[in-house]
Amino acid sequence: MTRVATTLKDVAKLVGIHPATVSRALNPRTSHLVNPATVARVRKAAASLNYVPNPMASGLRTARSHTIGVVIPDLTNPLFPGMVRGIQDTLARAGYTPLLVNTDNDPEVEAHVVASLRARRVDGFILATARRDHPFLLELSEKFPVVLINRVTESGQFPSVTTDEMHGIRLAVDHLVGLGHRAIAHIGGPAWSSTGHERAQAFSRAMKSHGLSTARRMAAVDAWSVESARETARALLVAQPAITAIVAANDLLALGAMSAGRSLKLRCPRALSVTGYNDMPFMDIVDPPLTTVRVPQHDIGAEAARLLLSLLRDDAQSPVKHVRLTPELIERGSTAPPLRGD
Amino acid sequence: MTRVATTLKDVAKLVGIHPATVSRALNPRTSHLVNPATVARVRKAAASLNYVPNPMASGLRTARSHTIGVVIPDLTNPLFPGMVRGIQDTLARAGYTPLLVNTDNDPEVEAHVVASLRARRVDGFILATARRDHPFLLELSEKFPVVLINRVTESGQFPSVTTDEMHGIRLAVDHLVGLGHRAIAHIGGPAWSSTGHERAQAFSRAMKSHGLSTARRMAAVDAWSVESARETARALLVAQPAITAIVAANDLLALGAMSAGRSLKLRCPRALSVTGYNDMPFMDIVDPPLTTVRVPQHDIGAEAARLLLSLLRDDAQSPVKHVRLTPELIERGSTAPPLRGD
DNA sequence: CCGTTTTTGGCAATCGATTGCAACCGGACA
DNA sequence: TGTCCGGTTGCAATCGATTGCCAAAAACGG
Repeated sequence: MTRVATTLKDVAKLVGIHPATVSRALNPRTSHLVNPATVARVRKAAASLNYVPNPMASGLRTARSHTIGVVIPDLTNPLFPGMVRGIQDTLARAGYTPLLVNTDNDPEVEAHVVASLRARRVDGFILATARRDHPFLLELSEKFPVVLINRVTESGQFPSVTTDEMHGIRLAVDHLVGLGHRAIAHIGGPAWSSTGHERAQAFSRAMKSHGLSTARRMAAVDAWSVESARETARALLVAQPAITAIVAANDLLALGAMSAGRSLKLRCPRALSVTGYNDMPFMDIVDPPLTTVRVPQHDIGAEAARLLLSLLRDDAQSPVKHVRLTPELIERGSTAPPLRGD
Repeated sequence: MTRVATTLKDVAKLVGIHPATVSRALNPRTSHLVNPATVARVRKAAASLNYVPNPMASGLRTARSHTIGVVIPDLTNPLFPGMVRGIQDTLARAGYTPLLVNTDNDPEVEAHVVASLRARRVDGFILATARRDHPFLLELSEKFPVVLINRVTESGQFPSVTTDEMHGIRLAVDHLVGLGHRAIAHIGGPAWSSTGHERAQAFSRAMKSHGLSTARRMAAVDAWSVESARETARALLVAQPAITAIVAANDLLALGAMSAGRSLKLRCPRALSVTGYNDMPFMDIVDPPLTTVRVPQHDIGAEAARLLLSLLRDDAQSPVKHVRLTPELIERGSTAPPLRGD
């Protein structure tokens, strides 16, 4: 425990030069200021001493922690680990480390964890917790580079990486219509969430383009949960027995809808077809395997990280960038032609 | 962008005292050295200025980053997010931040990410990647507090938090025997993993205690994956058609076993009962719902964090502590009495 | 061969908080 | 009245890396 780690000074002593020169030699951005031969000697000495720069020291001096706050609702929601991996992998390659926090979808918790990330002096934020109308996001984005993923705000004034909801929902509707369904319902996500909102809009447009009615066939849940969807779907199916198919705003809601159908003796897919959204892990082995819209989770995270890194690089306010990735339909067992043509 | 954040000096100026005194006043460990009245004034001033200490500065001085390296195989494996949440929640309350990395079960990647965590000057490690015989763990644990979760090493010389595998597997075996099964097989985990090893051992002991044979009824996979289990289980079922039940070493392997059974026209649970281990999310909605041994994921993480924090506190080498949590059996639809009594 | 430009590298200040040491204060005690 | 003491607070060094500024050295031009 005499000496914990070797420092710049140790390397300098070994090479016989000043620590400042070592610093310059080791930093790619400044190494052109020092004689290539010296750089080589420094590199060798640093390697031989196992020198690793102390990020707290450099961070103190440069006021950059090389750390990114990543705020997600809940890591145990299988939608997010893939995105987090995408973020981690991309940030790591650029020398940044993500600091991960959960909010449990509670705005108060969110305010708290964001504050603690600021206390940690993160250099930027990736947020998966945007609400359509977000309280402190504006203030945050004035002080830090911010990228939203998955969800966005109403105003669209922040850089974001999302999927093309319109396209995804259209794929699901087209698929069901192609199977012969006409009476198709939508179980929408919470109204405060952009994904819920946009998918509902996308649903009614897609239906309209097929000349189909959505009257009394659209409902929204309070929370992205199986239970919430079960109740909502049950009420809808009871009120509208003609419904033969449900487009759910995400996989959890689809599971809830299937469960509601089961409780009403509507077996899926014979009596009721259901589609999900996201294609979370294991959706291929539930009963029945879920037809769903797959979003490229890893890519969303990776794109978001790239976007944030570019914001970090050119401080210049380039125009706000929105990246939209394209989802694809995964056809499985939860959809089939309706029992009787309508 | 004139002034990024307020510092100790700002607070000191406002109160009219020396920064050192402010530091002492704000630090609970040293505030007894300062006049209570002064402490109060300092607190008020700090609050009014929104003062937040700079962790890089204090970290530089104290050589502690208040940061913990958390090394897991793969965040997208649903077993881990729960543990990570447990770790995060507990560490956060103590003012520590986890730095999360994945290894994809690759020892080389692990060496690399551990090195990068050391570069970040983490104060300790929580590792979910132990192999029975682990290369650099000893060296690491000499320099840092280390706690293992989920898996342990052969030698058992490192603090750890695990579940009682013996008990968990016994629950599964007892359950199947109680249903009337006699020809019970085991699909074991990879041999390099302590969980795989211990569960296999537990299985043969539990069977023995019932007076049942395990001869030619135990196999092990190469990797914790559905595919690997599918092949292994299929071979086993073909070679030993008398088998009526399978105890899998984890849920993924159980899913693989069920899939293998299906491909051999052995419907689960009528012709083949299967149990899993871990009770990952969604195991209640797969087809059929999986009977499995639930491990308290959040608690494992929380216990590990607590254990590490206590190691961080008393540097004194207290005896190596092993925490064992008790799993419970969750009975669902994948197990039933055998078709014909054996 | 001398004056000038360009390289190269040293010096020292700086980032913000912590902490050993010393100084100061008022009061107690002899 | 002088000494001592405990309680407070200030001073200054320190952690390790970065960087503006300047000086020495080298290269260059005429």
